[in-house]
Amino acid sequence: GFIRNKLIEVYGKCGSAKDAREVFDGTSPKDSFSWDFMLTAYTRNRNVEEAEKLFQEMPEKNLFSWNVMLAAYAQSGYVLRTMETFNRMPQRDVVSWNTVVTFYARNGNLEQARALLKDMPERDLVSWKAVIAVYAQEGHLAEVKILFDEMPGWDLVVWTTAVALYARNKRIVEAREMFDTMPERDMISWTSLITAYARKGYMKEAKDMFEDIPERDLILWTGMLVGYAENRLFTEAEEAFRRMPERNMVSWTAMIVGYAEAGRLDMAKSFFDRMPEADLVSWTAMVVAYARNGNLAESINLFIQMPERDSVSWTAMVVVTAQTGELEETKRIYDAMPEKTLASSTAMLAACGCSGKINEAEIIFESMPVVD
RNA sequence: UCUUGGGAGGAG
Repeated sequence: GFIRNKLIEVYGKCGSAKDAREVFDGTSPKDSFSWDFMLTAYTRNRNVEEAEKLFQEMPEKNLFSWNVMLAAYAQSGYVLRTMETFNRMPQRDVVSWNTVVTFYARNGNLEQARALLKDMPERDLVSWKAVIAVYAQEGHLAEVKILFDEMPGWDLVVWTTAVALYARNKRIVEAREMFDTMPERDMISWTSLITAYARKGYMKEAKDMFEDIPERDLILWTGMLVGYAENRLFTEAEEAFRRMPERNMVSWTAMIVGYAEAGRLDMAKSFFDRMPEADLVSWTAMVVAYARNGNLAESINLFIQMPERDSVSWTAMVVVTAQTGELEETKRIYDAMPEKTLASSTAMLAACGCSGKINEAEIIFESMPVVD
């Protein structure tokens, strides 16, 4: 009972849905915790298809399970299933509403998200922060300012978002001033500003703060590494990679992407080959690396070889083939997708348009889900 | 019950 559930939970967290499933299958009787742990094990490992299967088999679905499934669809960018699930839920709470308003912000526009924010029957500070975060990540300074003024109160999270937003807009003096005047700071606020500096090319500022900070965790190290790599400072990136106390998938993949974007496919491949184990993200990075460096055949080859595919890898494949003008290939992949995302449909639409296939473009357009 | 929100890796 309790112990077996704990095991499912632990395996799920450690990234092994398979092990969790083994324990789950051997658990009898299963209570609602067993089912929920198994469900989150799948969603945390980005396995939406298996999560969906499990969800359908669940003898009783509580609000928590519905919310988990809703979040899984929303994070995968599945418009239809997200809306359908939200509409079918027997009850909704503030978490369900927040999941949906975040989804709107990511896939619609600011006006829609703001309208929903005002009409939602339940809202809390998270709702505001969720919408703000999406726009801050995209760097929309003017729009976020409106929301900053409208929201009921500021806390550490909002301050941190604001600081990062200014830094991403290269307003580094203001960002630093805000950072210095904010009422409290934690590890995330430090990392947020440092990585924003680094990624905008202010490596001197980033490095100085990095040296000043009392403790450095894996995320901060990786942030610096990404900054170096994005600014093509590979000597420094490699040095950070060696010096960091530990490395995870993110560190390895950051090196792969950094080299690939600089056109150094051989270096990217060598990091991929040396990874202790590759995950979905690193596989996708490598698939895209080949395509963007002119080797579509090998890209498709890897795509077929990869142990699993999710909505991002499918979308990536549609986009890269569309960009190389391989319309037939693009269409094959697009048709094979388990569920279309807005990004994949947009790419497919553009590909048809560019090749003068107006009728086909129209069919795709009509089939595209509308977020409203 | 780390289901939604601020810091690091894949498409957009």
